[in-house]
Amino acid sequence: MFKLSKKADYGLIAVKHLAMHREQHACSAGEIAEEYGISATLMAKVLQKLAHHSLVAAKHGSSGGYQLIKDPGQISTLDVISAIDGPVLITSCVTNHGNCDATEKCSVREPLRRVNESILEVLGSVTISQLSEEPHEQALVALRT
Amino acid sequence: MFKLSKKADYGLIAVKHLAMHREQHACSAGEIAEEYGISATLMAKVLQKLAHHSLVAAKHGSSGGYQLIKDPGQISTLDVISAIDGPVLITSCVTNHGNCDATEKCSVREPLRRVNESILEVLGSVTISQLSEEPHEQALVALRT
DNA sequence: AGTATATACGACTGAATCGGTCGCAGATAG
DNA sequence: CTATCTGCGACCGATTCAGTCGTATATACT
Repeated sequence: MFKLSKKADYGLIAVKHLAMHREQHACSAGEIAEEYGISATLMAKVLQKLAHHSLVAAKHGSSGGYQLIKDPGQISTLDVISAIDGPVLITSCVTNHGNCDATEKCSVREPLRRVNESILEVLGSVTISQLSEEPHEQALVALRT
Repeated sequence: MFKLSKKADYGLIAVKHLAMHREQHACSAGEIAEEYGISATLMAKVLQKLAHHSLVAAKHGSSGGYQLIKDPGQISTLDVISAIDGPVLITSCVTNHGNCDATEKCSVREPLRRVNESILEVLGSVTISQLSEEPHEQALVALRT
């Protein structure tokens, strides 16, 4: 397949929620989870990963929760996705050491890597603050032949 | 994660191989598989899917094999990938009926759908014949703010 | 101090998916 | 009529994923 995981999905939801409630109180994982009908423990896990990658700050204790560290305009969807799911690699052979590299006939790798970079560029260009904007009818990218 | 499956990978390899040997004899699944060190039965399975989506033509019997139907410049990587792995959907909630749609608070769907379309555009713009070209140092897409 | 409420972290489980194999049927060239 | 090839579906093992649970720890409020 080619879809992002549910956890990354939840991560985007959480970050967007935090962006909307920025500068207010810190939002707890349970608070966010309840609003979107997601398990509280699972949401906590997702937020922990985001905190571990310094996207959000965790505040312990009563009336604690999570808060955005960076500006919503400075956080890209790629940041969130890669924080939760790890690096985005379209080519599956990067992890297989020596297998694909051994067969040098496989000339499909390099062009795919370029496609991968294009996708990274798309994901990296969409910020969290843009997730709240009005949907433009135009496409997000223009293809360069 | 966010990578394409090995089968889609093999599919791209196979289509590229067929593109290079176009107008020659039909290539059997075993022939292609052996060249790249892939299981013959698995490659056959991949090619069957491609044939089912009218990307390649299957020729039965002795000295049979597969041949490209369309021009390599008319086949996009998206065609191959979606033929094997199904439609490319970045949002996992499209398949979950009623779950995400019920909670209308989830305002992250629509922007993600636009990102998805951008990715589709990237994949759809890269043709099989372009897989053989020289790697350009420039990116494949220009971001439009 | 003590309690309620949060996060932090890791182990665990059940389900789904994926990569890959096998066997058999049908078509075709020689 | 036989060898070779596709077509198809069932099948299996491994991996990954979504989600849960238990426990430790930090903080606010009383």
